[in-house]
Amino acid sequence: MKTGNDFSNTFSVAVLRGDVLSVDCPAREILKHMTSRWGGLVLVILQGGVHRFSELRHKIGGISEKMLSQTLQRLEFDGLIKRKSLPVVPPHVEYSLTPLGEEAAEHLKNMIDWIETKLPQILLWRRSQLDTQADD
Amino acid sequence: MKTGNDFSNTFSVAVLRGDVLSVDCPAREILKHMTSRWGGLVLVILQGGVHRFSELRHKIGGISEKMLSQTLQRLEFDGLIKRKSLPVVPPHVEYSLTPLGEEAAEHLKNMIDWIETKLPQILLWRRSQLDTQADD
DNA sequence: CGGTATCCTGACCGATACTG
DNA sequence: CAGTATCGGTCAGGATACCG
Repeated sequence: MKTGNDFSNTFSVAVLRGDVLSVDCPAREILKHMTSRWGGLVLVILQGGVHRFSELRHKIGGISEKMLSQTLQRLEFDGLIKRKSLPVVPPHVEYSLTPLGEEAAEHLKNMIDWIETKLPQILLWRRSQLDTQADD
Repeated sequence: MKTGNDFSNTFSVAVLRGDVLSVDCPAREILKHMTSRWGGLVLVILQGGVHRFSELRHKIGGISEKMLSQTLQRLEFDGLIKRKSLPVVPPHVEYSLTPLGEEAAEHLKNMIDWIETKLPQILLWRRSQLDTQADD
């Protein structure tokens, strides 16, 4: 397996609570996985229930198989999603959220909902700034 | 000004609500800014009140001046933070959250708090997976 | 102090081809 | 169907030097 992932540098010390502001805290890594380009989208979609690989790929506009695979592996490694491979041919693999993943997805969903709601307002603000630039 | 930013492709059409799953929706861009490597951390720190450039730089472990500057500019452009430059010498610049930014920061904070809390559990799970691998 | 400009590297990511 | 392997391009982002 060599797709760019490297789980070897997982912390071995006991940690009571993470601190994202610290350079070396593994919490940064979790945050990175959850907020990576595709990570959040995958989690939010899985809130809708179990999905197969190809279902995820089609729901997420623009994702490549490679990145979907990589994203799923990282989130599985973090314990946020569960992979269930049915021993049939052709292969049938199902992805779902773990309890931990449900919580993670909920946070992401709230944020994404907020963004989608506020988008018009933000776009308006952006334009007004560009216009003001021109006025000066 | 040429630090890698390019705000020119801002959408001009009216949008009632964003859709992060669409390839071309600008909501993806906002999400990207908020969840970029440094964006979320800046927003959460600014929840604690007004900060100067150097204060932010010192609180966030590992950030470079360039990335802090770039991050601040993008978030300002999105209307999430406000930049106030005092006309004194030596320069004094204050960054704070806009009302919109407060909301954004709240979402991020919830998520980061959750991660920091669950970190031990996740780390444990990760290790158990690696151990199981060895057993097989 | 609060930035920019410039250069540069490696990680991210997409395209394609291939496999169990 | 559900991936992996490989290649190559783009771009985020770090280091350094410089400026108002």
